[in-house]
Amino acid sequence: MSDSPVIDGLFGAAAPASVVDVLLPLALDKAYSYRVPAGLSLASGDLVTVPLGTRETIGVVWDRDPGAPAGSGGNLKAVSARHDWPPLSPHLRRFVDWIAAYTLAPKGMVARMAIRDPESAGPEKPRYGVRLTGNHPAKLTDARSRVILAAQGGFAFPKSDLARLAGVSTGVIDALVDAEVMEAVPLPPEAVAPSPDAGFAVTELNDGQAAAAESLGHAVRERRFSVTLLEGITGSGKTEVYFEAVADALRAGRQVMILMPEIALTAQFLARFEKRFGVRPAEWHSGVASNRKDRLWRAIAAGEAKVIVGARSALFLPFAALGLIIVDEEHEQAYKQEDGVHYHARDMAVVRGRIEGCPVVLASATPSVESRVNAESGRYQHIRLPERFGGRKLPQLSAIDLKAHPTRPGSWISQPLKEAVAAALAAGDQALLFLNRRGYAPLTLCRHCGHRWQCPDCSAWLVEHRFRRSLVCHHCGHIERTPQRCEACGAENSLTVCGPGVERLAEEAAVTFPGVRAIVLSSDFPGGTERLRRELDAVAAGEFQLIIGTQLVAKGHNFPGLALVGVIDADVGLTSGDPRAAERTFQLLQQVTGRAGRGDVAGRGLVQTHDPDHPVIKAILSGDAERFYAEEIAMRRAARLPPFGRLAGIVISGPDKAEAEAHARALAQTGLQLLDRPEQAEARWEGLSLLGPAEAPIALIRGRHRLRLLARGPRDADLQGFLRSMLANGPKERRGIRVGIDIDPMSFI
DNA sequence: AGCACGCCGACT
DNA sequence: GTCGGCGTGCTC
Repeated sequence: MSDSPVIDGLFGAAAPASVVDVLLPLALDKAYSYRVPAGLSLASGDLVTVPLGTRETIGVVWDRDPGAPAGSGGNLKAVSARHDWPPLSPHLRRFVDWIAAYTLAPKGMVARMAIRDPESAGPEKPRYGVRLTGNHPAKLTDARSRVILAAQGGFAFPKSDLARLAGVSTGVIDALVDAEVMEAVPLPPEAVAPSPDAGFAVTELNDGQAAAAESLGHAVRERRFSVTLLEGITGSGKTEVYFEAVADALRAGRQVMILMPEIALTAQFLARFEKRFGVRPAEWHSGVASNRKDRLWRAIAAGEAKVIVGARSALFLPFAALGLIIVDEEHEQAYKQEDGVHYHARDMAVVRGRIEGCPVVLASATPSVESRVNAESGRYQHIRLPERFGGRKLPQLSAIDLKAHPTRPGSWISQPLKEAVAAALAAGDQALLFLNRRGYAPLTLCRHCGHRWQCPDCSAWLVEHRFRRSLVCHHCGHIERTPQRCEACGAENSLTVCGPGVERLAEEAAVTFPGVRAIVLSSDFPGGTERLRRELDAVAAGEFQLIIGTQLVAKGHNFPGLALVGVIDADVGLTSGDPRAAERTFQLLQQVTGRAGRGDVAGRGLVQTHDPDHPVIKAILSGDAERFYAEEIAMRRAARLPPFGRLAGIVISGPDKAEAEAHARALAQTGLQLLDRPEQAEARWEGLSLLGPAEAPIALIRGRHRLRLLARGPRDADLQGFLRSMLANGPKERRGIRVGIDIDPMSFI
């Protein structure tokens, strides 16, 4: 099944020997040329092993650049072998080329994400089953006859299945095999991914949903590229709607890719999928065993695995007949990949859809500003689901002005909120107190000398975690025991804290609402994700009356019995200096207040703030998302920020802060030199400017200092050229410093 | 990404 | 004298 002609005839039709370009999954930007040995037939996309230096490496036969001269002659090394794996489709190869060009990443590094190494794949271990031979046993016990009865029909059964079916242990079957009543026979390999059934349990949709589903279904049946922003408030049934589009793709025999921001907490989603389609979808994320990934990868390439639910990395799977791409919670920042190849999975999903010629659905209750702009300009279709599914009512929201209702020092729950929570609890309802701050307190200091505890590895303040008896850096994860004495003045037991975290809030709640079963939910929940999932189920089952949580509670999980949501400090995050602060805060508060309400009873939301007139707070309270988007878009347009103005960034990262800063400064010099030289300030660089390290604050991500240089200019192409030139002319990376480009530099942290 | 090469400090 | 630390650069 050759999708492009074998590249031969370069040395005349008589020469059977030919040359192929092979892209290696290394930090190389172009494919290397190899000789094809006699007797080997190669086509573009084939996985091959080639010699490289002293070793052998896997690679992919890539398309030859039409302009490039034929290899360097007869002294090329030869391809060692071709693997009997599905070749990468022309679509996937174009996708890799496109991403490499767009992100300025070496082509080989992008290819690395799209291939699996057949060499390291474990051998397909044959499965054995057992089957009746027709011989009769010498001794027929009760257990034995149950096995023989269960195994009737001449079929082969996996041993454990048959044992369960007959209600015996596998020992009985082993004995029957020994007695030659049964025999071991090879079984066909187990289906990697069972096929979902489009008609398994069709959901009743309301009129709005049915119209939306029909529109998406039409796009799927047309088999053309399109992008649709599916916007619907929490509980409006977005998932049910796009499930119908999934069903349409299945009926057309096509495959579906569903991207999720975090795969850890999607158990609920998988269960809903199973209810609708009869089986669980195949999952693709870092937690899937490598051996299973190998089999699944081939099943996807063969078009056998129909629906894949995955994290970012699922973008690069080798679909044979992709008919639909869904990006769920498209506004989530987790879609942004920030190490290795930098890319934004939502945007790359749109690119993949264009290349594959299939529709893309971006779903969210609180879309990103970019997607909203694209929808308004007509680039994307826009479908809205205004109603809550099943008649669920919107929560009633109101502000508590902290200037009018101040709290006592060391207290964070205002009088009106106290009363509302007490009333909810008295009525037997659940209440949630939301505060997006992990730990006990955001700032720790000495009450004698005022010394503040700071992370030794970065500039962030250390956060006290009282449950863990330690001070933690929320940027790099640095952790130390809570000290007994001040490290500056030596005073004993002089530590004091400033401001609230969820742990401290829980302390206040325990005093304010005595005897109430309360739980603190944040990402540092002790016991890991497994235990967290169990606790979330316990919360949903009503085992806790009061939930105190960080943004973790805003995402994914539903709390069906929640009557009241209290936002402790709506102003957190609005002052962070991140240009996306307003958008992030809006999305977070919208999601968390949307959790209030159960059944047909409207929930209540109380929002504590010092600034009830802030546009974001007002938009949240009025439920008027339109106003938020209109104002934010107008602001971005005026400030020429993305998606209106062009920004691009170079990310400098490394273990050492000073080193990273020095490197950024040196790079900035290179850039400014380019701009300052008058002979270069011609067409190519016109209008471009570089914002130095001072304007791109340093951030720390998992122990790596990260710093951005931002460039601003009118056109993408100019910015890309500018960055490319900076990367080429700039100082060489050293001492663990890495330099990459940022494809979404709106977000500093 | 490996792997060789090469340049400096420390040791049998 | 050489062993081995890692920084640099190349691999069709």
